Amino acid sequence: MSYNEKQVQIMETAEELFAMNGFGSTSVRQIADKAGVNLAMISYYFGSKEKLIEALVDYRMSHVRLTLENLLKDDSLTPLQKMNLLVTEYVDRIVQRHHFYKIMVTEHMLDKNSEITVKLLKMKQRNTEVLQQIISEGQQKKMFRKDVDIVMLMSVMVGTSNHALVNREFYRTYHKLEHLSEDEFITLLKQRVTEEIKAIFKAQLTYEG
Amino acid sequence: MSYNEKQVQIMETAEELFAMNGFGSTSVRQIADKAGVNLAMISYYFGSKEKLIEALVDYRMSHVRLTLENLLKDDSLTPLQKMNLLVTEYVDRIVQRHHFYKIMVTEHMLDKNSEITVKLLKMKQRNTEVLQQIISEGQQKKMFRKDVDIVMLMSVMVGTSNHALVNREFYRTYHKLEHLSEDEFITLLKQRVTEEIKAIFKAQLTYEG
DNA sequence: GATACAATTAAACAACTGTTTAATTTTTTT
DNA sequence: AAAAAAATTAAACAGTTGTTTAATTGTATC
Repeated sequence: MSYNEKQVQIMETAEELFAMNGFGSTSVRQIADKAGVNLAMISYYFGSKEKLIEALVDYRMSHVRLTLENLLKDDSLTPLQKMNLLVTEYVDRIVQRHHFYKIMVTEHMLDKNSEITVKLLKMKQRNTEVLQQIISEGQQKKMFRKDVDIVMLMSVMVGTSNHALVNREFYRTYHKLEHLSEDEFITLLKQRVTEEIKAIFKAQLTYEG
Repeated sequence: MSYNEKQVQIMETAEELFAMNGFGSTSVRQIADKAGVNLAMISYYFGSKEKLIEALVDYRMSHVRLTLENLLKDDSLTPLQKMNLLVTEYVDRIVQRHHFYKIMVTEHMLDKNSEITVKLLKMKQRNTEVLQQIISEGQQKKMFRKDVDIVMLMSVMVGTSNHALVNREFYRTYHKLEHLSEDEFITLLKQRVTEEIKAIFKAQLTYEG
């Protein structure tokens, strides 16, 4: 599916509002007003509010797919280097698309069996397969341990980075980093989160190092 | 503040619905119906929907405060033992009160400067102080490293355990644990998450071991 | 048993909800 | 330039929203 300029504008405005106020607390009129389009255009283009968020999910997920899978087929990299690359890419991505990932986290927590839950599950399965592949390679090359809980490692990576991002203002205050610009601070935080997860992965995957 | 039976019933029903459908997508009529009380009773007791969720937060937070702080003053425990105890207590708590912690996670992510954000910040500050105290003790006794990022460690613990809980069905399917009862499975998951975080803490805090 | 206060109710309130309609304008195709 | 298709609009739709009202019932206090 490809979207024209106005459709993208609506989706990105909705993304921001959903992330800031929650899906249920955001009205289509708010979206229309902020996006500067007529109210009826949302139904015209997307059909409904529910289908709008589904379109947003498709729109954001379509760009993700190819990035990693090709990068990780690189034969010149060791399994651990691939894991490190994966962590860097993931943290970069959720920082860059923090609005979108906020929405994903909230939707993930709701019990309803929506279209979005299905799309999320598919993405998780793809990501797990990539991870599985790297780890299997590391195990074959006797570099990684045999008893690795992949899903748990994903919880560490996804959970830690999400929380660190949501908790960023607390981090900033606690470490007295107010003198940094927003960009400088985010760069620093990103780096520290990445290093933290890499360290955990190394300790858990390899025979200590 | 103390609440009568009916007030508690309303708060706990609201808690379940907020966690399952989100705050914005839950109507006061749904809450009244499910709780078996008249619609007007919610305004009568709490004033508004917003104040209802604030009351819920107070209600749930009031029970938490004392548990840890006393346990951790125990002189017969080493700093590492205290950290392990803290992890166990935390994971236990969010599993037992998973509805409530779902709500906290979602509220934490919203940009609005609500009463709840303030309450959450205060709780975080108290928790950080407790953690700070244990770690300082470990550093004085030369058992813990000097360069420890407390806030990052909290992100690891909070983020990982939240995500593991939300992701539990994926974990169950991936590890083919469908034959376990819900209780058995949750007990297993809880144990694994606890062990995972303990291992990370040990590796990051001590001089390897 | 009267008085005062708390609890409960159904009904009403105005504002807002997502979505549709039907008319009009703009753009594209022929 | 005519015809067809797409985009845009203001207005209306019926249903839901959170909250309040005013009347009634229940329960203590004197």
